[in-house]
Amino acid sequence: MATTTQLIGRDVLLPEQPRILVLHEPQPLPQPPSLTIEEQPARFYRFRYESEIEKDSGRVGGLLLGRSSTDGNKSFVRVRVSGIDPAVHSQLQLTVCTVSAEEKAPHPYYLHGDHCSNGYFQLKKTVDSAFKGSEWEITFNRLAVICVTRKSQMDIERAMELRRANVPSLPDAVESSKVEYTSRSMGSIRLAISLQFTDTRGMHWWQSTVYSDPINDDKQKKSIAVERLNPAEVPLTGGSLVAILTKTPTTGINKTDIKVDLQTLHGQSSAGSASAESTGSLRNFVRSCSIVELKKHLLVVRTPDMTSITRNDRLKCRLTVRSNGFESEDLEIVFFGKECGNVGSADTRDSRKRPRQQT
Amino acid sequence: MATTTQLIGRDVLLPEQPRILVLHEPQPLPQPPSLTIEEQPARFYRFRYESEIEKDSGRVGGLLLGRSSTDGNKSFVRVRVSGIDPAVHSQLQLTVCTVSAEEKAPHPYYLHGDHCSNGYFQLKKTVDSAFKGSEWEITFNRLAVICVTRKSQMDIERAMELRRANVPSLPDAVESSKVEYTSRSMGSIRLAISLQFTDTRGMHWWQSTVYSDPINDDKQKKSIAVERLNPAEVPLTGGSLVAILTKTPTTGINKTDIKVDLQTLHGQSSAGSASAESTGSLRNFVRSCSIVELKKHLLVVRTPDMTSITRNDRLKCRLTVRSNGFESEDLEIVFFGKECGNVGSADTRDSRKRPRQQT
DNA sequence: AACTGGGGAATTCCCAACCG
DNA sequence: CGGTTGGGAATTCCCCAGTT
Repeated sequence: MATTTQLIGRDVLLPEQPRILVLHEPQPLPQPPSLTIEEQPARFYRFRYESEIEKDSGRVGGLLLGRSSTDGNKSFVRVRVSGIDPAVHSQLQLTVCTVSAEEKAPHPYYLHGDHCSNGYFQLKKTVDSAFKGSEWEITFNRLAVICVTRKSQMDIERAMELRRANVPSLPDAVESSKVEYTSRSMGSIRLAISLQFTDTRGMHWWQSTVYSDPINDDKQKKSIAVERLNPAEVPLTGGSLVAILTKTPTTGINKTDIKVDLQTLHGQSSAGSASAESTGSLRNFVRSCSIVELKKHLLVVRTPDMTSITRNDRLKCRLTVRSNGFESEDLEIVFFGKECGNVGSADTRDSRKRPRQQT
Repeated sequence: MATTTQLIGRDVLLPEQPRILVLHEPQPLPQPPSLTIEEQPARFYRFRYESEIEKDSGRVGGLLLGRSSTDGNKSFVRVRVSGIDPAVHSQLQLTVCTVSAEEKAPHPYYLHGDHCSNGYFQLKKTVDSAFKGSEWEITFNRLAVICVTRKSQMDIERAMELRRANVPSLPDAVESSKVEYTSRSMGSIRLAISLQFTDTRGMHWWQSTVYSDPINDDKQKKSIAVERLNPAEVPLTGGSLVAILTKTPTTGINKTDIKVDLQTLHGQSSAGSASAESTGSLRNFVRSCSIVELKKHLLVVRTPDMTSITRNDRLKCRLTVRSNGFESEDLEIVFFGKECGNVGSADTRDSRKRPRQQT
């Protein structure tokens, strides 16, 4: 999974792919170290506003996690510099800044945290007698990306000014003036990572830039966060309307992209529905609900006929809402037998189809 | 209800209540006209942002209505100048600006619309031979109040600067530097209305300022707008949980301030529930629901036992949500007999505030 | 053909719970 | 205790339906 950037010094003279920039006059090229991204950043990230870190300076903000980070086990973005030769390299320096995910041009969002200043990350490493091995691994475990106000175009442009003024240009950089940022286009960035080294003759070399995979604004993660059901008990015969309240607005989600699935609970204790996560039991989906209505905070579905599923009088199920590749937490719903009444099967507004009037 | 400011010229010399400001050297005082507010502004108003009017200059924004304005019958703020005497007064001028409701000090929100410039309203009237009667009535039928960004204190202060620079000081004005505006304190203003006149000798006179009743930010109008019920049919025996979905967030409303009432429908046709508004039938409230839970867009109530109300098998009711003096539209709910199951009486899940960390 | 009036989306910011 | 995380409140702004 690691993106590698194996740099061969001689390549620099080939017109096809100049991969090393020489800042001083041409010289015999030393063998450069290679730079690889060992762990990519998480796909989604909640960028933090300046107002969220300004309060006290000890504050980093939300940490940028690594892609393999899990709930209980954090990981971070990690890069490795290999092929370090103390006979050739006297000092290494890693520089990181943000670029737009698309164009890879300078981006107004900036890095903040350990080893960051002026919006970019920079860390030196001296290769001396104390240096062991041929590798240098850097873990960005205190790194945050700070976003800027995008209400007005003016704000964005001012932030771009600052970015241009503060952050050094990395090799292969796209000219920032080539890119017009709008409030919409700003939610995806990459880390631009570049290695510099000083050879034993004191010569400085810049290695071409490596780009991380995109980091997308958290808000693009459009899952449906369910809040609760009502009613939570419906007849086995199906046809009941069930309201699923959502915590987050369902904005931007298509009704047709939503699937609501029911899954039987196999002899699960009726105790904790929350802690009974992923017990490893088979997830055999028994039915889907049809989607009746989608509103901002409400999803109305119609239950299917469950009578063929069980002969019991009660059937407890998990209800899961899936959309755009995301999956909600489970809600518990109980189906009961003994058909009776017209419970919950009539809608408020169009109570047209009222099943069986009891007169 | 009209606030009157009958000004007697001689009063000016009494130390208790100097009500006229003389701008030039003292002279025998002409009899001033009086200024009364015939119609107060609406109690609530949605202030408009600059961004909502700048697009095209023909745009006034949301009009400030009069207090007696109704849905189908608009009215506007109206003032009357009485006691105009062509033998004494040669020109009249009305000036209006905004002040804070509390301190009556200059306020950064500003007036916009007909006869407005630089944030204040000003209208002249020549009293010549063409002038009939002794009154001048002014209706502010194209007047809006523009609010300013209050995110940062800086924005507010900048707006105050502008206000001070642009808007003339009215008599009796509180010094604006006396007031510290915060984002919170800005949502209530008054109109400050002042009459100036020129007498037949060309002397200018300023009459003391009249203040309207407060105009409050729309957001302070906290009513609950109901969207729908689920389920809309519940057993007569009561105890069912009913979800009431609200269109507006219930933010700032106290659970204890909410009452949910049920009212029987007397032989109403089952036809249109929407059009059956206010048929004049007695509104005899039969029961209240207890409030179970209040969330942003959701109000959960428990139905009362209705078995004593009717011997019928079905009972159709109106459900109304009351809060802070406001009353929601009605929703229709049906109670049915033949108890069965414990439908809707079980809660799905006690949504934890935060997902528990898995270690 | 505009504008108003509203609904509600998008953006910022605040803050409480939780964690080391 | 201070920081991180998330939830969600508050604020702005966008935009369209309905009117005039």
